[in-house]
Amino acid sequence: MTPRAATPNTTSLVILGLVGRRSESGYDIAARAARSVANFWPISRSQVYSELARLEQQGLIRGTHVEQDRRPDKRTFAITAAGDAALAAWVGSPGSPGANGERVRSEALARFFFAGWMTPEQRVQALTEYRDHARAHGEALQATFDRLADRPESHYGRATALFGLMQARTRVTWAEHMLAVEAGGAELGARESAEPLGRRPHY
Amino acid sequence: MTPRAATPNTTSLVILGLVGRRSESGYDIAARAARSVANFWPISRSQVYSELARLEQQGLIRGTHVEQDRRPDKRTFAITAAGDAALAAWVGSPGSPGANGERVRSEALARFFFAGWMTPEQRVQALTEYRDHARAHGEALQATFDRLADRPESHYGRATALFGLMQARTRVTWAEHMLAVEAGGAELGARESAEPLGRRPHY
DNA sequence: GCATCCATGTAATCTGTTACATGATTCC
DNA sequence: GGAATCATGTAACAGATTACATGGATGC
Repeated sequence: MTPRAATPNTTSLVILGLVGRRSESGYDIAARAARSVANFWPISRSQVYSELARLEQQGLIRGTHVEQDRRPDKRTFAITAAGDAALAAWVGSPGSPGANGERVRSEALARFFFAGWMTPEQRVQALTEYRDHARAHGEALQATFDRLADRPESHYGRATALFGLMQARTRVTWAEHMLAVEAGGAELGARESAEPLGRRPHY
Repeated sequence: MTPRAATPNTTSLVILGLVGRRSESGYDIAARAARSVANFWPISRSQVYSELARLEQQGLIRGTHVEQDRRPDKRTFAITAAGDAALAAWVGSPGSPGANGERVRSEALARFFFAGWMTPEQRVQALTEYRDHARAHGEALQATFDRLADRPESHYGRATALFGLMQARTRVTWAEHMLAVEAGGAELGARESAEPLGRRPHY
């Protein structure tokens, strides 16, 4: 009897994948998750610890106590053969229902949906802040993307960074378009106004 | 002493906003949420009921029993003056920390991050499914966007639909670019390849 | 006769965040 | 001396999903 997968949870599998890429401590995995998958699958530090414990108990990873001096001791985790199989099964699994949908939570958009309650100045402020935030985020991802250029082993990580980068650019474009609409210089969604949409970005 | 807001919750405020737009039953609000805000702030039906109860108890909305024959009775909710003030305060509030960040959860992207565990065929399949899903989603939003063209009162709802539409197009573009990369016809992020990025969409 | 829509809610469970607790070391 | 980094974990709670339960009306 195989050790019962108990409805595999995506967060758990992502952590399994990170361990599969490199054997590290919970602390390091959490830090790496924040630098990489956080853009499409955020994981809090405390959850890393609990999921690591669960994965170990399922036999998908194995922890080793590592003594250090001048630093606190730590436990590093390595993927097992069973873990590797479970990971490959998940990664290569055919489209399970809902697997292609993104679940987005954007407070800024939610608020903007009700922008009829805002004053015109508040709208401009909200859009400007949103655009600046998206721009900063895009620039951070651009840096990541560039940094990974000469690391072929991070090819797919780089591909997901490109994804985030493109999305961030789209957000900037949308916010700028909305600012133009607010200013009376464009019509919603119209493509004939000055560079409203489809602006050619360079990555 | 005002009835203590107890750290306003975004889901709650979104529901308050929906009630503010139109007085409806919990059932109808859930349905409307699924058609409108679900793209950037999904809310499950059962949560609508519990949040409505909470909002009523806070005095931000007021419920009225409505008898119907040939249909089960229902309770419709209307926003109160206090609710309107709370809504305006939230909607027009200056950028609270983290208010501009989106929290995205995409299982497809998470999986693709580990695409090194896939076979080339699996990669193509995953990307194709993802692209088709994004395309269908974009088309649905395009329909919404078009439908709202002559409803000035839904201007900002239409603006958020445009947002979703642009994002969906970007996802399609990314997936197609990745397919080209997989096929060996393009380099990751290169803009000189045949229409990889920055393709001019028409809304 | 069966599925679907209308309509409301509860219960169980899971997921996820934040705060708390501890303690050495290193850098400024 | 004080802040930050390394390192692990627990506990409390908030947020959210799914399944369960009920029942009439309508449409095929």
